[in-house]
Amino acid sequence: MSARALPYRPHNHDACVSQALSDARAICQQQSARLTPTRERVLELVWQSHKPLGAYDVLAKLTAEGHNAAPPTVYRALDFLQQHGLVHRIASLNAFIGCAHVGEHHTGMFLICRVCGNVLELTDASVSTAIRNAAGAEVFRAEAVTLEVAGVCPGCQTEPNHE
Amino acid sequence: MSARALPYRPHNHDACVSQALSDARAICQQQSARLTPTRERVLELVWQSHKPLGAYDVLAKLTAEGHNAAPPTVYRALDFLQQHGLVHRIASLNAFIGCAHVGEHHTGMFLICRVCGNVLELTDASVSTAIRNAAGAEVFRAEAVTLEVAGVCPGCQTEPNHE
DNA sequence: TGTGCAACTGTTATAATGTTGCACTTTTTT
DNA sequence: AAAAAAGTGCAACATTATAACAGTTGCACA
Ligand SMILES: [Zn+2]
Ligand SMILES: [Zn+2]
Ligand SMILES: [Zn+2]
Ligand SMILES: [Zn+2]
Repeated sequence: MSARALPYRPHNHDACVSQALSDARAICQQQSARLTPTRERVLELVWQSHKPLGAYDVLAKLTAEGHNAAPPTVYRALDFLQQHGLVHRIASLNAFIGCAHVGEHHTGMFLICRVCGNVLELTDASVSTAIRNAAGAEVFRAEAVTLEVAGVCPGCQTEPNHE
Repeated sequence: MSARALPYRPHNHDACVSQALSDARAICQQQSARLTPTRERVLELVWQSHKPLGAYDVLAKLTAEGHNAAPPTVYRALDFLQQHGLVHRIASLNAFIGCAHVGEHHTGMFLICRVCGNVLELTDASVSTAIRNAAGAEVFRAEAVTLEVAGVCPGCQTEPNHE
């Protein structure tokens, strides 16, 4: 898995998308999971940018392109994608974003820019270790970590209205 | 601020509640904020246990005791309490819980037991530091951290149906 | 090649969570 | 006392998510 583009830096985002789709096909093949057309399309829509997309935003895009979709269509696809580690749900935003580390066993940490809306997913061993230790000190068996940091990204610290 | 009881250990929970209320009165006085009867009652309801309470659960309790409340009543009270650091919102549960560290400047870390539903709020310097460093390495200006760990508490690791 | 099962999809309805806007009351300030 | 600010009640509405059930498709296997 090669280095990823930074969300808030100009980059060839089509490369992000096609990489994500090809990763997804590989993962699903390997897990004998069916990446059906609807699921693949939802994944592609979620990857349209590095900004999290709400389930109803996905729904609107599907509807706009003639797909006869209802909320369960979208939520089911998103559930599937989450279960196979292809997208993450950002709890503080009720929105979904493509996973930038598919395949790697990871605990995502999300840096959410409140100005431009872009989200960077990180993996940081010292953060994971510290969390694991803190939970362990309370004899708590940790299973899932939600770690979301809201703030301002490098681009927006200098250019206030970065899009 | 004295040591807190562990949520999942039997304890005199009335002490938790009265401590929370007296802390809240002190904080509000100090900040010239008005802890009105509705706000105080909502805080007390949220503190009824160490399990997070949904806004509509609070609403139902208010209604049950004859208070003529609507959703905005509850959300406004909860907003006020959050702004003054008296309750936290648990994003992964859409629910609210009393803050166990009022007054201390802290970044809460929540250990959420998926069996009994109790939540323990921790503060851990090495976790905060690791998160701050990881964000700093990306030149990201962190403003708010959401850190919620789902898993199984010590009590529920041995007694499966702990209530 | 069919045939049965499991997974997937479409559709309708509904639940759960959260917000807006406005009129009115209470408290604080001047 | 008058004006301003903060708080409350209320109705309507917006957003997010799920339940239930019928129909369809893909796939293993006789
Ligand atoms: Zn990109
Ligand atoms: Zn930004
Ligand atoms: Zn207690
Ligand atoms: Zn427990």
